[in-house]
Amino acid sequence: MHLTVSEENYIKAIFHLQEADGTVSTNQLAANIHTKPASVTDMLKKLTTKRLLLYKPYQGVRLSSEGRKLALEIVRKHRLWESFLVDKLQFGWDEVHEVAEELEHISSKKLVDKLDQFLGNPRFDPHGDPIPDSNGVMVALRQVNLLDLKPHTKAEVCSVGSQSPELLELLKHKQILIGTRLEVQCKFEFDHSLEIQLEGRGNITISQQLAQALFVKTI
Amino acid sequence: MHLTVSEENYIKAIFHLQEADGTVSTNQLAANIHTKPASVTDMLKKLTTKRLLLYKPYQGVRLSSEGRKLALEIVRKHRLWESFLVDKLQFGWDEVHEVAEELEHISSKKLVDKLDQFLGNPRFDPHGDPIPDSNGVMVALRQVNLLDLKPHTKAEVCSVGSQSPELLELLKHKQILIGTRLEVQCKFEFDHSLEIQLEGRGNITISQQLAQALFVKTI
DNA sequence: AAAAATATTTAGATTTGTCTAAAAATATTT
DNA sequence: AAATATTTTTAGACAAATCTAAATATTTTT
Repeated sequence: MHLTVSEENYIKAIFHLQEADGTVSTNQLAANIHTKPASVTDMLKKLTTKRLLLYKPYQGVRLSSEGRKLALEIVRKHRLWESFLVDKLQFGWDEVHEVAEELEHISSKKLVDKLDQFLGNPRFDPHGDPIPDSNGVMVALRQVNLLDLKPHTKAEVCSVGSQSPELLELLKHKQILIGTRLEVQCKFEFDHSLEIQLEGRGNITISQQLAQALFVKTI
Repeated sequence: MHLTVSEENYIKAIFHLQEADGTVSTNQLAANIHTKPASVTDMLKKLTTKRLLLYKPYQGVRLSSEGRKLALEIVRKHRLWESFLVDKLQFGWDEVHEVAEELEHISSKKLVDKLDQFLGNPRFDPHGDPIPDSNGVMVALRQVNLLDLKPHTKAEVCSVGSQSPELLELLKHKQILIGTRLEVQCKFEFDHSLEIQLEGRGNITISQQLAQALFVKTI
């Protein structure tokens, strides 16, 4: 089954959006892919005839098992290339996303598996996200949003919710990186801000917006 | 200047075809790119308005200096990726061409330069072809076609004229690889075949067609 | 130098992925 | 539950890259 770059981008977007609710709306997809709802409808019809989607007009869409398999292949490639860029080519973990968006569409299966081996079969990419293996099996990400972390639990930052330059600028300023250890001290109802303790440093305040963009795993 | 994959393929094909005569015909291009002459004409007009070509209807086409610069960037990427595949991922030198045809269209300039550095700034790819540097400077290939090699001159195979499976099968059978050393013993006018001595092995006969596909450098 | 052969371009159609504008379905509010 | 708002789909258009068939240039042959 050969897919165009466009088709692959739809499959990947549906995969990521359906994580949450299981079914994805036309408008959600259009916003995510930076295209118009009318274009989305056309593509959904096409991918449905290719048996990659389960789609009822007006009822939203999910991936078929075949579609999910292809999505996992794309995610695998994306995360392996990100690992390559950071570990081998010395890119910063905050500058690899765009390049990996291009590299993930290279089709050679052999290339992906050799790359995996060359990198030492990593299980997580530089952002802390799990990498599916060559059979499409991906370990569950046992990471939790910082907003949901119980107070007085030690945890470690393991991924960020977006790659926006604004977010990365703020993290740099606060010196928060993947691996930074912290503990929530208290939460404020008024603005949903958190006071957290950074290991080895003092207490700082984190806004709701920032906490929402940070994922941690307990240690 | 952003080019589509299709446009890049035309630029690259013209670059390779014009090596010889300096000007490329519509039919030559159509055959090379596996497309029809009418499609070529359309694309030539488009690339001409982008100032990448010097093109007079019915008179053939050449690259402008801007076009040549872009061609060298594509060739650089192609050959660096081939080097990566062979040197780092343990691909055979005979199985990298197709994958590199895809990788050469990845646009990040930073990626290319980091890859170059990671590979140790190689000057030649696994087929013995020179790799342009980041300024688009490529050393002249001082290699000669085996047909033109003077008898009783020691030389070393450094590249092949095509990647066709048929050619590669024959080379495998005769155990001729990049780096194989040889010396022409005599040439036969009748069928233009050659008798050559393989270093450390005996004499073998090479057909005109095979000799034409082999490039060597004297040692 | 005419005729024939070949090469190239033009004209018009097709596919893919997108768009805008309008129609239809669904959801929300009063 | 009717009216209103929102979401989604349909209808028709467009640009890119290709094709076939026909027309036009150029080259080669006689």
